[in-house]
Amino acid sequence: MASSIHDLARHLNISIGTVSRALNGRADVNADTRQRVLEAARTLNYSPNQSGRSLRQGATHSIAFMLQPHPGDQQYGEPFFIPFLIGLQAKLAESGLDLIVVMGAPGDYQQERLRRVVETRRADAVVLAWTRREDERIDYLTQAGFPFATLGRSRSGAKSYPSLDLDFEKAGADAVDRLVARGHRRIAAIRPSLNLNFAYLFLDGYRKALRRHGIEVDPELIASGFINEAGGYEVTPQVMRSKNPPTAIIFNNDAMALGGCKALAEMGIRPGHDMAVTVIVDTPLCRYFSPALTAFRPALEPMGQRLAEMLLASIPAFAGPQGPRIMREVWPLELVARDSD
Amino acid sequence: MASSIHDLARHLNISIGTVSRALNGRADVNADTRQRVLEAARTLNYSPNQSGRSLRQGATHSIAFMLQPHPGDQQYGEPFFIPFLIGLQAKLAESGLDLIVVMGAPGDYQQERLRRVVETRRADAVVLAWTRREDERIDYLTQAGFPFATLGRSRSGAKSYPSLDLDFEKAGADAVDRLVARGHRRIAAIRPSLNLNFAYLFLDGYRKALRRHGIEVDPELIASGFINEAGGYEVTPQVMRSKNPPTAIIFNNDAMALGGCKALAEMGIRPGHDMAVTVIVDTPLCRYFSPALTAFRPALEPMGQRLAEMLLASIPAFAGPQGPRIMREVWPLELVARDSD
DNA sequence: TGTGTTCTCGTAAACGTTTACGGAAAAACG
DNA sequence: CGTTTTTCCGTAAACGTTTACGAGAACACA
Repeated sequence: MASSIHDLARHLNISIGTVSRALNGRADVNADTRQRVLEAARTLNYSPNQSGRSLRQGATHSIAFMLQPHPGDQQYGEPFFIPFLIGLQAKLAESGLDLIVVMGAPGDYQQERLRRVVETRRADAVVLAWTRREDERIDYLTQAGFPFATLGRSRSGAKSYPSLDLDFEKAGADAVDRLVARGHRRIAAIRPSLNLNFAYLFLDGYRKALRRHGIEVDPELIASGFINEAGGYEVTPQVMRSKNPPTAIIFNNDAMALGGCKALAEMGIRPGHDMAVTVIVDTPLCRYFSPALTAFRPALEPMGQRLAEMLLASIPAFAGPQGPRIMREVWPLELVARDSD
Repeated sequence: MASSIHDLARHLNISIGTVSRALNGRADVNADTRQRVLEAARTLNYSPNQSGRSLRQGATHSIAFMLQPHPGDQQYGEPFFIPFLIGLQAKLAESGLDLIVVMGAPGDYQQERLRRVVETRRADAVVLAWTRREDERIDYLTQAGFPFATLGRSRSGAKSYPSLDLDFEKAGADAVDRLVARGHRRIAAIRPSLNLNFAYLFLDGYRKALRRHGIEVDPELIASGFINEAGGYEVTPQVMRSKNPPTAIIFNNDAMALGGCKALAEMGIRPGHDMAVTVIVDTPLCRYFSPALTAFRPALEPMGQRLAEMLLASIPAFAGPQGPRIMREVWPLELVARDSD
């Protein structure tokens, strides 16, 4: 079963060096010999031992994706990431790279797991999921000189790594614009309390758009809570208790929106009738909830593919002859109008 | 940054053999020497190179999970798998094992990807997601003598591998029992058309329960379609066109149920009022759909943990002294009564 | 003191690759 | 035919570990 390069060499009565060169398509090997090697490789069912190549080449041919379940996600996790993973993995596979998924326990910041991956040289590069505003993982990786790319922007690190993000700022502004156009002036914003960077971007867009419409930003209409259903459920009543309650709420997360709608229902408030509800990142839950939630949708699978491309292009060992190039892209979110606003 | 075992040896002026033995907790090394080695390892920031150990030990310390997106899942994938993955990964990490996620393109049977993993010895074992009734992946792995475990049963292979499955048979029967108790006699079953094993189990349970209640199994009330929303949407009208239409439908898949409900809605039929709807595998979508769908819920994260345990116990190299033991477990699905029946 | 045992450690081989180097044979050239 | 170039291949080292083997030193025991 396990036939090595030595078996091939013995079988063909040539040296292992020649076999290796033939297999790797080097120029200095006779066309006829190469043919025989390739044939023998097929009949002997040879395929190179990854550990061997990795050791010799100093490259593992695999990329680690750090997936961090948020606390409270134990039940069903982030459906969000699956299509992203699919895109990421597909592109990596084209270059013969495997994808290692590393998760921290929900709630920890997975710094330890990250160190382990880097220090044991378990992967050639790392992909970080949602970045935080100040992200120690980014600091660590840049300081360690380890190649990585991020889904999301951050303040940390020099801007010397590829990153792909969604335009939360514009989505926040678009959401406000749409609500204002529909006659709303009291618009609340509910976002996660962790220092996830996208929450800041969203809030910036929200604030700027309000000001642009000459609407004063009311701190009582801005609340933050745990990034799950319970968080939305807990925090939504806060903005409703404002002296001058909102007629519209923008949720920065689907799970929080679902919790928020539950709280609203208990107050006898119906989204789509008594309250306009908008969600910034669309998931299938928004679509199937009743009323179906108006939301902004990302193109997750293409994003995964794109980030893989960007990562590979930034690593000299993988990039073409043009060498490393650092890219940063921000992708739009597309409005999907439904029944909740 | 990259300090090797040689660096430690040079620094301490001892041989690399001793360093390795000290690090690995072998008995034949002086307690004092071991202390000094461990200390040096800490100060020099040493951690073992995985490729090196893998090559020498013939073990990669990683497990491959074959995730197969169903066709049509491009949009949001299987939220199902995330909690399972979380459990699996957590347990594997306890043993220092990494998790490699391998996906095929949606639709292909990923036989090629599997071969590649096995032949390049990229992982020490494989975990297969939903098994098919006759599963060539299982045949291949048993024939190759490669360790693996499955989520789901199958007819293929000797029963010499650990497997964990849900009791779809009982869930199907329970669903029928419940509907009969509520006065239904015309109960339809809609399941995926691929030869996924759970679909057969479900149907068996469904049939047996009907007979137990003295209800004839009507082939017109059984339909199968693509395992996604479109499939449910397409196939549900078929059973409704029966000469004697059903008053209840059991869906074997959440996405198909959602599509089915859409079709029902277009016919003016309201789940929970004019039609009882039950779903066999619960997901968050069932909970948030309107009306909330009565469904049978799996304990995904514990299942992931358990399958990891079973897999490790079956591999001599990882198992304790008791050696390999093959386990097969079937876990119950828990009824979550909601508003759709 | 002599013999046997136990501790502790160094030596060196091995895992499966890739690749720098050099050399023999063949080809090209005058 | 002699010289230079090209083509092709073998040799051996290297990547970072682990581990079988053996040897020296210390110790125990008579």
